[in-house]
Amino acid sequence: MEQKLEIPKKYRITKQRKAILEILEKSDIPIHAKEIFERLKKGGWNINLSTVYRNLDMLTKEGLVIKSYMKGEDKARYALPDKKNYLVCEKCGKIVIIDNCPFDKFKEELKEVHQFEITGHCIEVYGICPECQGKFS
Amino acid sequence: MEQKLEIPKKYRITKQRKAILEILEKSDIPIHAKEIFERLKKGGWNINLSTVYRNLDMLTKEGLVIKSYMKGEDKARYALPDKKNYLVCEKCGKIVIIDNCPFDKFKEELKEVHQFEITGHCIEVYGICPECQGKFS
DNA sequence: TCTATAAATGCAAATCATTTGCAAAAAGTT
DNA sequence: AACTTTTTGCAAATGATTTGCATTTATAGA
Repeated sequence: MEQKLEIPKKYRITKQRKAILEILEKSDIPIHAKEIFERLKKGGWNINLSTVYRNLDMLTKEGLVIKSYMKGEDKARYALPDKKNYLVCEKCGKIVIIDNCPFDKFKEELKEVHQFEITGHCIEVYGICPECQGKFS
Repeated sequence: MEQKLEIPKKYRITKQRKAILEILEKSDIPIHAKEIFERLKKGGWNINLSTVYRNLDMLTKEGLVIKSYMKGEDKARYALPDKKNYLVCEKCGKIVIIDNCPFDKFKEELKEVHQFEITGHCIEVYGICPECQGKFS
C-alpha cells in the first residue's frame, strides 16, 4: 500500500493543510468538506471552511485527493486515492471500499479499443449490502 | 440495444417531459441541465429551467436517466443509461462513451467478495485521447 | 535568529446550481 | 365538457462552493 502523502514542494506546509490530510487518512470512506471542517473544529482546531475548500481543491488538483459525488447527493466527497472505488448500499447507505480494484484488467482492453492513454479512473457500484438483503421495501 | 424510454404510467406524459427525453436521446454524451434547457429554448420551446430540473430528478429516480459529475466540474450531467460509462480526455475534454462495458465481468467477483447484490454502477476513466497524445504540456 | 516576501488563512460577501412555494395551466378520467 | 390531480412557470429561497482583501504565517536568505 504505497501512499505518498507528501505535499508537493511548491506548496507550504501549514498546520491546517496537515490537519486536513490527517482527517482524510483517518476516515475510511469519502467524506464531505463540511464533515472535515466539523471534525477539525471538534478536534479543537480553529480552522475556516474556506480554508478547507481551498486545500481540498489544491490537493485534488495535485492528485493527492479524490473528489467524487455519490448517487442522490448534491455535494462532493473527498478521500485519499485508495478509496476511490466503492460500493454503496441503496438501502442503508453503507459505503464499502473496493480494495483490489479489478479495473486494471480492463485498462489494456480499453486502451486498445479507444487508443486512450489511461491516467485514472473511478468506479461507483450500487447494490444491496448483505445486512439489507433480508429487509422489506 | 434495448432501451425502454417509456415514462412510467404513474406519471403524466407532458410535452416538456417528452422534449427533454428527446434532447437526451439526441445527445451522444452526458450534458448539463442548463444545456438541455438551452437546446430546448433554441428549438423554440418555452420551457422553464425548474421544469427541466424537476423532470431530470424524476427520470433519474426512475432509472431512465443517469446523473453524473465529471472530474473538475461542479454541476451534474445527465444522460440515458447507455452513456453512463465514459472516457474523458484530460487535455481537450473530449468524452468517449464506453459501449461494451467490461464491468459485467467484474460483477461476479465483486458479488462474491462483498456479498452485495449489485444493482448498478458507473465508471469514469481519465486519460489522453489519441489526438492529444502528441501535444505538449 | 531576524527579515523580507510570497503564499495561506480568516472573514464576509458573492456566485451559481439546484430546490421550493404557490397560483395557474394541462393531462387523464368520467 | 367538467372534475381531479399532476405539472408547469415564476419568483424567491437554499446551500455548497468561490472569491476579494486585509492579516498572518511559512520559508529562504542574510
